[in-house]
Amino acid sequence: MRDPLARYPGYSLRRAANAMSAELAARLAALDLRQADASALMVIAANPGMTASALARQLDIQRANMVPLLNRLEEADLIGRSPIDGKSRGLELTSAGREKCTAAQSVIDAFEADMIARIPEQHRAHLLPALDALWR
Amino acid sequence: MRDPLARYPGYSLRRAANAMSAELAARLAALDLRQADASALMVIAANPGMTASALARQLDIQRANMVPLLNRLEEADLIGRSPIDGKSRGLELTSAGREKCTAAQSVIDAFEADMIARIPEQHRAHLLPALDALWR
DNA sequence: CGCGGATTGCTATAGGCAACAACATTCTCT
DNA sequence: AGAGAATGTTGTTGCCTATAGCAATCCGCG
Repeated sequence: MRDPLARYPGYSLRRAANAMSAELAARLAALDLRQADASALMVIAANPGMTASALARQLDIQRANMVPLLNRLEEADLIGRSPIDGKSRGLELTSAGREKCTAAQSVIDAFEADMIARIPEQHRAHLLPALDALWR
Repeated sequence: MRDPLARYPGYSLRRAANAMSAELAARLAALDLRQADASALMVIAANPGMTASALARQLDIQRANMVPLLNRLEEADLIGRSPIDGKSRGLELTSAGREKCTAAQSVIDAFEADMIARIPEQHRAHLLPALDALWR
């Protein structure tokens, strides 16, 4: 079978991202978390009191799409929202949220380590800077 | 704003793939093609007569999800299907499909070139092998 | 001080993509 | 011939994202 797509870095990028995403999603499912949930928890943990809008900007998610995400996290008692002014509310982790977040950290750290281990050593150091150049 | 996600290659991989995917999708939209369509056209062009199942395996798409994709391509008169035996049908490009495919090739080649140009030169050669190690 | 524009949070709706289960038909191999 | 595999298809579900629009609130400039 001829594979005309093999030589395209863009195609490999998509395939690699899909494969890694699927694996991480599977690992996070054990914690009842989606990837977006875990990212949100970690960013909130590092920036307590931030607004939903700021979180959306940070994660490059549309404001509209934060709503179900945050509702889900609040529903699960992982985050709380307290009024900053009339319209904004600050986000913070509950204690359950902090526990869940450290658990997620462990899962993600293990995942990242496994992922990096799969890359031939001479290429490893180049991956992050190359990827960052594509979107930062 | 502290960004605890910055140090994770896996996160960068996801973000980079999303960014590149969005850009390619936008460029292909000018041809009325989705990414999956373009991939399918290129693989069929390189392997005329292949079956839908073989294409699904090649692209790592579930058999079931090939149906709407191929129907769309056939609807647009880009591919044809001719019976191989009682149950299998071989896929081939129509002449419009061949034109569309070469047009897609141009778009993708330009896209890949632009993408690679954004990567600092000392990292470029390492990207493809590193990515391939993650999914091949 | 007040007003206009920007920001915030939210609803509703849609599309792209992929996963899964199930099914009938047909092929292939022993 | 019969068992098991492959093929094409349907229907359903889930996740993620995008867009448009709305009401409430905030803020800076005149």
